[in-house]
Amino acid sequence: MPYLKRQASCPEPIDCKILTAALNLFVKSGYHNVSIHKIQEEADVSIGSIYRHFNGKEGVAQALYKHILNELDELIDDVIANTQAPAKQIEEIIKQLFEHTETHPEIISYIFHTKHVEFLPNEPLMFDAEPFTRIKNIIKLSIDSNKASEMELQINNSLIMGSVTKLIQLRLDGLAKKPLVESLDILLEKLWQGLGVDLET
Amino acid sequence: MPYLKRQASCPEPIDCKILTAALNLFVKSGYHNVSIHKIQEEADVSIGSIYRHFNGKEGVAQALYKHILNELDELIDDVIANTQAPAKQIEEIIKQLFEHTETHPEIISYIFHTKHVEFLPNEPLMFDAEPFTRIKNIIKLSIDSNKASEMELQINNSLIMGSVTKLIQLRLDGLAKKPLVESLDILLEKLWQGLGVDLET
DNA sequence: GTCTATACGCTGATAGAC
DNA sequence: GTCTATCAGCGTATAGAC
Repeated sequence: MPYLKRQASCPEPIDCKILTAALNLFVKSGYHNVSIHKIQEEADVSIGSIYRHFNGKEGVAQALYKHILNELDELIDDVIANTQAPAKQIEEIIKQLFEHTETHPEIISYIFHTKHVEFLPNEPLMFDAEPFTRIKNIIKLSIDSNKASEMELQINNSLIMGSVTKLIQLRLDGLAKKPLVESLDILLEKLWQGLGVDLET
Repeated sequence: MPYLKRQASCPEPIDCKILTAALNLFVKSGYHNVSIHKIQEEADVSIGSIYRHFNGKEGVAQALYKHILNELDELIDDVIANTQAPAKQIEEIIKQLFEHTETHPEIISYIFHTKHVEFLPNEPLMFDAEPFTRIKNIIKLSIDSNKASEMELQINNSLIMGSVTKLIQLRLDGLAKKPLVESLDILLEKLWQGLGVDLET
């Protein structure tokens, strides 16, 4: 996740200024507590520009949302390209999410700590978005459960993503004192044990 | 959780009308997308009354919050009174939360699916609120880990409450097709296995 | 393309009658 | 205690100058 400044999806520098400012404000105060005027001030551009580029506040939030989901998607691409076993891929994804929680908390917060439905009612539910369905699939593969029911898959998914999400939120809220990476090994051990996955095979 | 209509904490019928209306609207549209006028309409009372009883919209949300946390607290009281082993207590709490997700989805949604910080900035973070710290303690007891580190406790807690929360959210969002109670046994089996708890002892 | 000033609607809040 | 009518402020969105 090369962050928002990356050239590819942020060709216009002014786009980045707006997105970055909005991201920080949204994460700090929540979407509804941030006015366009605030964004304008923080980004040091005019309101007119915000409308020209994103067609208003909701447009900014939407662009931000898609942008970040995209970066998450690319993170998964990278992991898949560099790791064979599905279980190892899951481990790597979790590790990178934990690392990003330290280095880019705003991005992680915007994804894992925000209720998008309340201001982006037309977007699909987040866990129906592509990166998360992909993760769900990898989990399915990693637990080699040919005959696992739909329900069991959902439980497995909830165990993994639920605990990961919860830890991330605790960390973002300051309730987890140490960087999550330090919890990684213990977490994985308990997860695989619960899911009956033997990593040595 | 005798729901909002209970006499004890809802002596005034008009209080209940307001709280119930507000709860439904908040859950459906999100706090910021609900105006006082909407609440007034839905509750079929005057704006003046809302101010008289709760001192405005935020007051309603706050009362609702405390009220529901209270009911959750009493649910825990009941479980503790009727169940000995901590691990069994946890199981019972989860079971009841799953059941309430079917019978009173709005209440569960308001607790598990809402970001209160964005409109109740003065309330403590939810997982610092009493019922959740109590649950955390029961989890600690159930896993008989005298020498478990703070970090390990946090991981255990995240595994249990994280997966439970995630399942509840999937259910509330309509992504889990079946009532969660049907998932209970499998979930518990995987949880205890992951946490190294032997229920037969 | 970028900016500023302005208009309009909505929301929270109050005052005052009953 | 309950209600209705009204106000003030803010937030979004636009129009038009540069």
